[in-house]
Amino acid sequence: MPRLSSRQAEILNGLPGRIVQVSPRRAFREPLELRDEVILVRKGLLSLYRTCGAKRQIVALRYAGEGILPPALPPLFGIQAIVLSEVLISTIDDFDVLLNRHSELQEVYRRRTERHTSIGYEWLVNTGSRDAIARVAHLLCETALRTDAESAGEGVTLPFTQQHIGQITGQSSVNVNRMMGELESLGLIRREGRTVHFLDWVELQRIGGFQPNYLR
Amino acid sequence: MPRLSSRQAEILNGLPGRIVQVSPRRAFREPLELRDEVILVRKGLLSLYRTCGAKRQIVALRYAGEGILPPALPPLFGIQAIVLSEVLISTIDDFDVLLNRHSELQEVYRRRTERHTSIGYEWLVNTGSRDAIARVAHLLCETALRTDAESAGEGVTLPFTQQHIGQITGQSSVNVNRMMGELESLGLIRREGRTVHFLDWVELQRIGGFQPNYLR
DNA sequence: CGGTTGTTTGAACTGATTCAATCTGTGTGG
DNA sequence: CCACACAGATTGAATCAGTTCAAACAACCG
Repeated sequence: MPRLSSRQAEILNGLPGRIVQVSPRRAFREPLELRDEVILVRKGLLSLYRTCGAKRQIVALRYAGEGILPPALPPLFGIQAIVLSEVLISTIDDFDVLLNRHSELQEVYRRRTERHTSIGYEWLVNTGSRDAIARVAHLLCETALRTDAESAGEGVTLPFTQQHIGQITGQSSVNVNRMMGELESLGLIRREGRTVHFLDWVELQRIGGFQPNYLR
Repeated sequence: MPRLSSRQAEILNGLPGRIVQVSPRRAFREPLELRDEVILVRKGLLSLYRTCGAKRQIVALRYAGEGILPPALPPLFGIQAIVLSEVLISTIDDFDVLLNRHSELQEVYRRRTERHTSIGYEWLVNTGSRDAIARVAHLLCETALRTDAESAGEGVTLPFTQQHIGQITGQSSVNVNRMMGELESLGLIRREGRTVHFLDWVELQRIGGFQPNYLR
């Protein structure tokens, strides 16, 4: 999967800014908070969310190596860590300087953006067109590939609580629990705490309508 | 709403390419079709869709003045017109030339992209967190503003069939029909064929959880 | 006129929510 | 070390929102 090359990672590490620990307990940035900062995730996992009445919908995830650029206007989404994370906070100006100095980064940045919209479309298909078990299966597949490709055959420790999964896939945590149970009783996965072993990766993909090409 | 200034529109009209009529009857571009073209909508309305088994999910709309850039890899979405449309088809190279020549366009382009992701997030909230009537109400509000702001107080002729609305909001066309009927019997809208008159714009927004700021 | 596409309505069914209770593991302070 | 609090996982039962199927109806077009 499109990880950064070590060279590109090195360049990005040259970005001036401060390192901040982000706790999953509370929102890191509230919606509508004006902020002129570039956020790069170094470790962990951030969620972009929107609240809608009492409900919360997670609209995007940012894994280690990914980033969040500031919108021109105050963003409508908030940011909250899924797990304890470490981010680099820089300014849009410093980021632009880096982007202009290293033209290869522009290409990387462009493809990243494209990938994120592609994932966004996939999530829309998920919440809009698939039933509950497919949605959960799909997220499991996506998570396996986005965390660590090599572990896909083995087992993945989910960063999510079942409530997170509900907020991503648009259903109640209770139902997520039942769907996980059903996937297990179908023999597609085995669970040990929050770790998921994939017993039938092919069938799990089929159930979830998961076709990895959208991740590129 | 962010229409192009007449000057910017003029620049874009200078983009070399061919004009094509797009019929809503059949797909204009199938998913996975490799194509190295920039599409600018001159008249009408296009949908980007993904199919998922028998179902179709519309993941984005492109109104007149908006465009579709080619992804680096073959796109997973297809393109189909909602109504009879007219598009300008150009190449990514010609588009880049234009973008480099007129730096103001870059800013426009950037804001467009930002707006589209913002709308994508809102659609995720819609399909993931709102109930059926809210989803329909929300789409009505959005459509009123995206088609013609001035007509919002008056009435809007929807470009959509009820099936389209179902494919956008993730529900069956039968249920869309019932929700439209309910909105009407609640006295929020009045329908004449496909034209919708807004009798209580404020309450309609409230029902739909619609806050126009995401459209910028 | 017939064919096609879209809208409307009813009835039966089912998937998912909600509410509530229980259970488990983990961390904290006494 | 135990008691307690807390967050998350699990389960059951009742309810409800939305789907599906089927049929009728309306509008439009060649």
